[in-house]
Amino acid sequence: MSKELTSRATDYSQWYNDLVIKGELADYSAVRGCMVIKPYGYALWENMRDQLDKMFKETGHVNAYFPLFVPKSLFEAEEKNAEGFAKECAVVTHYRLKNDPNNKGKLIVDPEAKLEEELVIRPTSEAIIWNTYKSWIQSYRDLPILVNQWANVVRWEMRTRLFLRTAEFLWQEGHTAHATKEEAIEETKKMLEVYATFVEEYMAVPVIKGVKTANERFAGAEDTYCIEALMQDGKALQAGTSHFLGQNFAKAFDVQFLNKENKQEYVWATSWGVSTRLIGALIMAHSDDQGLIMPPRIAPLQVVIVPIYKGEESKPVIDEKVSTLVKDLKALGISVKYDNSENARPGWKFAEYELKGVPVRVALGLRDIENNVVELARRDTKEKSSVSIDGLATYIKNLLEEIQQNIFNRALAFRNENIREANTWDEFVDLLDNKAGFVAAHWDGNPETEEKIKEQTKATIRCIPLDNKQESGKCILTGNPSSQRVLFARAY
RNA sequence: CGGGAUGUAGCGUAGCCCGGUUAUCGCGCCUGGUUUGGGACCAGGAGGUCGCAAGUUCGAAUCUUGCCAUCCCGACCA
Repeated sequence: MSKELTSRATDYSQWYNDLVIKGELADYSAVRGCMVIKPYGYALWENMRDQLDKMFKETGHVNAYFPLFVPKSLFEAEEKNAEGFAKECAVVTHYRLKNDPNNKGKLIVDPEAKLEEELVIRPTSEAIIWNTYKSWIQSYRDLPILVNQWANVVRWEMRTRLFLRTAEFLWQEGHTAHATKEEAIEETKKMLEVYATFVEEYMAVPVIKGVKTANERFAGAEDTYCIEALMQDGKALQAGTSHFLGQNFAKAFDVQFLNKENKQEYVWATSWGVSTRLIGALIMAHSDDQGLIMPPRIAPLQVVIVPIYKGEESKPVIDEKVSTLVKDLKALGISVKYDNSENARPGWKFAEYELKGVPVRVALGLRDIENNVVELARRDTKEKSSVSIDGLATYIKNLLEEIQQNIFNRALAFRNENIREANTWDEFVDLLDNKAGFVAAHWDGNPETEEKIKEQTKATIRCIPLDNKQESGKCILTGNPSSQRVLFARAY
């Protein structure tokens, strides 16, 4: 029919695009590399955002908002950070358009309106924020500063993909300032935990917590902690990062404070972020050839009710039964939609809500009402069952939790099955080519070795897992001694 | 940004090689009616700058050039 999906086996990338577009999460826009997030997709983002925001606030953070524009002189202050992002910055050079004298009805950039100093559209906000923090911080009593902002950023990527890599994306970025190194590191790790908890418990996507190697580190960071997830095609996806920035930004922006001993010290910093990319992770971790599968806890819609009408006289009977159910579900905090639109028949609706990944579908007609039951279909397993109307709302509430657990367990089993150890180079290459997933292998700790492995296999070190088991071995490429395995994978 | 492919109505397409009436078909959309337990049926109807811009030609969806967009593969990246 009209919404035929490409199967994962046929073309994984096309399948992903089909889900995003036909599932009405987002669409391409008139702007290169930028997407329109549609209401269904935005509702998902709102649920994710609201939960994260709550978790940030529970850990003592507050929200603020900083400008979209960063004066070039500020942007270049922290050299490594500026260098890291320089190649993908959009830059504002003028502030006015005027009528084109040679082409009626068209506009041109007014050459008279050139800015004294170019404005970089933020690819990340460390620069503008640390420039601001300078005026906020004088004493140790002003610390810590625990600020988060929800914002859009722009990174002029060469090759974009819906949600996974768009030129403009939505995210949150936390920027904290601390009096001591220990406190900053603790904050970095704490936020990594918040991300891991959110992604696993709400998005039902299992993650590996780890630390990045120097090559993969955020530009300007001393250490980058990350959570890595595994997609169904065996590729890894970085789902969130938390950076310990040391005193790099404090020094670049001269942010010092007077400590208890009346001595000037540079402030210690962290930054951490997750973006709309998480939606890409969600899609690729759970969905199937019939469409999206939304984890109940953040699903834009948790329950859909489809009436099976038989003749005009059945409508008021069914509608009345449903209105009670809707009220019961809402009382339990469950989002529900009664789709009694008459322009689509039940079969069409079933397929549509499966495509959109609504966790639970309730169908009922006169036949069911006579028997005091409904037909309940769960999206994760596609199982259908007949369930009593008595206590149905509570039953569904429990079922939603069961679905949440089930899709997490399923993704966890898949992830665990796809972490394999390689002890030789041939084994390593064979696993990457034929099995995908993570490969745990010894590495000598040398960035050049890492680079060579990347050149030869396209696999990168996703992370060195936290609490990694220490075992001596030999680097798969060089044979040099190694004290632990690291996780390699091909990644998005 | 380099290599490859594609672009015809909201979606999927035929026509293009070999230029020539009113651009094909299906889905969707609108109106009316009958329907409704896995993507309904009948009747009538609307919808097109053939990606955009030049060029060749009496005439361009069709030939030429440039540009744009999307997808795949690379490089880069969250």
